[in-house]
Amino acid sequence: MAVADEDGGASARPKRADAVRNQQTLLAAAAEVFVTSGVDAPIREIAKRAGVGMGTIYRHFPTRADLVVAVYRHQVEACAEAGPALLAEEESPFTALERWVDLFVDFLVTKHGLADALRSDSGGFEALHAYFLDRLVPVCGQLLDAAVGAGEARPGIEPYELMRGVGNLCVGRDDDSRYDPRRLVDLLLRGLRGTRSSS
Amino acid sequence: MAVADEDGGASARPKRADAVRNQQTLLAAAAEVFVTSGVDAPIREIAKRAGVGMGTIYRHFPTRADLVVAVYRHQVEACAEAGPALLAEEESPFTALERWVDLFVDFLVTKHGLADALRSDSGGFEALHAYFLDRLVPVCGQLLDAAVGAGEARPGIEPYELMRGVGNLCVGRDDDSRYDPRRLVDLLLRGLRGTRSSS
DNA sequence: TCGTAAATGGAACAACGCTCCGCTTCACTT
DNA sequence: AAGTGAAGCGGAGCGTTGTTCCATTTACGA
Repeated sequence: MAVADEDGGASARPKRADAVRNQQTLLAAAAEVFVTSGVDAPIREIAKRAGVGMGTIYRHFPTRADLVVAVYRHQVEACAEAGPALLAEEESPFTALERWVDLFVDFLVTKHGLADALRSDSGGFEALHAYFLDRLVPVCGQLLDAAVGAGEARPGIEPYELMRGVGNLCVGRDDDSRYDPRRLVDLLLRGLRGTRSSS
Repeated sequence: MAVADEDGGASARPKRADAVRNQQTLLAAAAEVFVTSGVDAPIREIAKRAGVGMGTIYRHFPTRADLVVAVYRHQVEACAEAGPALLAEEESPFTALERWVDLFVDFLVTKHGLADALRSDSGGFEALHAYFLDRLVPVCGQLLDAAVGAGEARPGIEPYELMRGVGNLCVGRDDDSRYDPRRLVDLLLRGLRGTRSSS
């Protein structure tokens, strides 16, 4: 749900099925490549990963910013939907939270690259950021409440605080192998769990 | 004075004369190109403008950041030295201030590009920024005081404030022809001069 | 004046962005 | 089911840029 048709509204002509399929494939492939190679990854690489030609990418996303924004929205949606799913399938709410944060970090890599790719249209960026908060903070809160409720996490932390903290840990790294944000985030979560004996 | 030899200290071997000449030429040429084409200007273009080969640039400045930083320092120095010089050669202190601000805006183009080219080494950037303030604020103050003293500018504005204002007017433009910071700066200075009749 | 090491220039290679067009595949009509 | 128009696709090819490398030139000390 929620993702609907990604279309402006009533489409004059329904898009061809293969086109829609390719668009989804591209979004997924681009997301993967962005994580490993950054948002400046060569178009060829994304095309190869998706198993399509470069022309297809340019057809769907004329500029790099278009592609990054699309991936961004796609990721926000996936992240939001993954929250309840993880909560349902995981035994421990805290483990669900951990896995969700991991997805969230993947997403942040794209998000930070976005700021670079979009410095021209800063208005549109603000809008996306607002959308991002509206959509994700409640999900994070749901996971956090569950973990706190199960006695697996210390209370007193707001969802926005946690997301902001994780986000800040992920800034500033640029193909710098000396700094791995994920390790720091891991520490942060370990702290959130607190001393196990306290429960 | 002040520029000294740009060298770490006692050089074991004096550099060859043509090498230092070329280095100066490159600094000047790069500064010009940065203003017109941004800090991402092709190396070839800078080389051509300086009348040297590309190899020469890579010899003096292995990475683009090295070049940008060198230009940055060079510009700070030039700006600082230009202050008193303009004050001496111009009839009106306010005109001197105007011309100085114009140089300052040129310099800001480089400065802003610097932030992008240096996102990795943010520590070094802070150091440069401090150097920049220490060196330039007094010069700006000197010009400002002169203009105020001559009754050509309203009092009550601190040098740091003025520089900050001009600096802020110059952010955010990226080959966007709709926004010309220089026009805005001109307005700001017009406001600083105030109503001519007040003197 | 002469030898040598520093310095130079630009050809050459690699990687990338973007365009363009012949071919493929879909969706709709009859 | 078969035909048909066009939407969609792939990737070769062109232009641009970063970076290296080395034959040649040039400055400086002896």
